[in-house]
Amino acid sequence: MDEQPRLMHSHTGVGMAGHPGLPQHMQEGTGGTDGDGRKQDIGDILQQIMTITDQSLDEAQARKHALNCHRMKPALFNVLCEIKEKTVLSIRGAQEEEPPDPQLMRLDNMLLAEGVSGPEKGGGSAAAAAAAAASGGAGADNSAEHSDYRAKLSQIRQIYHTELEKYEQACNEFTTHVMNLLREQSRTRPISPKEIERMVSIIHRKFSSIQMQLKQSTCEAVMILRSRFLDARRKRRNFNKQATEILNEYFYSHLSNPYPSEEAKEELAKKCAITVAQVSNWFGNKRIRYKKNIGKFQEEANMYAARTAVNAANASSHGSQANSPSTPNSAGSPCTRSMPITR
DNA sequence: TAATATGATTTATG
DNA sequence: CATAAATCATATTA
Repeated sequence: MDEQPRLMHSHTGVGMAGHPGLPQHMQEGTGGTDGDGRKQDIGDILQQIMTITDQSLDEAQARKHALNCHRMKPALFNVLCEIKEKTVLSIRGAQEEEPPDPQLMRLDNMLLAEGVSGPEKGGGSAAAAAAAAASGGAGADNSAEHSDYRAKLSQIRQIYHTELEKYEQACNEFTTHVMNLLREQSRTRPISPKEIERMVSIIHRKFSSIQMQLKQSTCEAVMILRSRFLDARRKRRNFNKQATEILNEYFYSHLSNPYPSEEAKEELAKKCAITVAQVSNWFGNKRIRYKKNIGKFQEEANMYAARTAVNAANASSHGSQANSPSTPNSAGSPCTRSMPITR
């Protein structure tokens, strides 16, 4: 930039022989060397660096080649390997042996059980079927709720699988890369196959820890989904009329002892298309609520009493006392079935 | 929309 | 563990 003027100056200065010295000095001291020279230096350095790099690379390559071709090389290499083998073994003794991580196993099991990591469609439907069974088999109306659950589950599964695949692929890529590198290096420095193996296992461990994180988060997601599903399941659905009638029938015809045996519960459950647990719930609720307010249930009690009475009369045209249900008005105390009631 | 009914869950008890 | 009792959360009704 400002070299040009100075050069011009210098030219003029040189040309003017009558004034030597000052301009000349200025030119050399400041102008020329300062600008031109520095640039030159940088250029030189750069050049040097470049050439050095090139040279060293070439040199290294050459040396490597020379080394590989050296007649002493195999022997030397063997010695190195031997030494290394010993040291490595001593090191190796300390660590090693990885037990299968129980945490990971747990995650795997859960994912498998949840149908996330299992077979594609089979797992999902199996899980759905299990869920349906768990929900009490209260009818076909809960399939709508399940579809939501299933959709989200399959979404999770898809994400999980793609991520897993991605990790797997990255792991394989990286492993092969490292192995190639090591194989290449093993020509100039002693690297035993065991070492490579160890390296690979280290890589795998690293990647599996990442996978574990994925599994963890997937499990979390499934748990959340599941809890929400359970919450949804908690949405109460009244039993159908028939079921309540059957239950009430039993209740009021056993009012003196409204505690169905396990067998009776099973039968009731079957008849009402609900679970035994639901039958238990129902009786638990019924008992406490009946006891709490007998008056409120009076009407109902009479109704069922009448009905069962009619049934009994119809069934057995026996002349003697039909076993009419116990009276509601004496619910707390144990009243015999033979106790006749009217109304 | 408040009140009530009702199935499920939680807590307490023997 | 079965049940009682209290409580929750929703469904149904008025």
